[in-house]
Amino acid sequence: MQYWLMKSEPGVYGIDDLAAAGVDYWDGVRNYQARNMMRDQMQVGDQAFFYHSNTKQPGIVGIMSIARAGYPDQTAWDPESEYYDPRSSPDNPRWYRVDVRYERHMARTITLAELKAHADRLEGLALLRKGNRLSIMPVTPDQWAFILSLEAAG
DNA sequence: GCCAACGTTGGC
DNA sequence: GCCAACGTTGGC
Repeated sequence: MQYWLMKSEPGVYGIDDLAAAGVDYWDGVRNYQARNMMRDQMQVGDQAFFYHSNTKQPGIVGIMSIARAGYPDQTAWDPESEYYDPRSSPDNPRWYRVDVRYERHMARTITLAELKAHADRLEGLALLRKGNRLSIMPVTPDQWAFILSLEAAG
């Protein structure tokens, strides 16, 4: 069982959208590090925090699970898609996606500010590294448990 | 809206 | 292969 944190802008796709869908694609990722994690490492049953980025109160808003391991992101082949990338093809896919299942909302948002306040306890968490722009990142079991304890403590 | 950080592109 | 220019991310 592995743990992850996945960012999305709520104005584009937020936790409520996933709650409504139940299971949905996590597509449009166009970053090689993030792609490699989806393609090579994520497994069905893994758990992930849903993080709202680029919003008034950035933070962790929910929990989802991986419902399908990495497979080619066909939005890259679709000229109509905003994620179109002519360098990707069905024969030689460049980008990957996973399917995620809604598990639950957090009882309250665990804000970035709160996570930063515990930076010593969350050492190594990519989210807290300066200038971090990675949209998908691993979370250690220890970090996962600690963040869940924050939810209960708040 | 600003800007720091950093990934990507493209000229050489 | 280097690196400057440029575009994007994302917090504030």
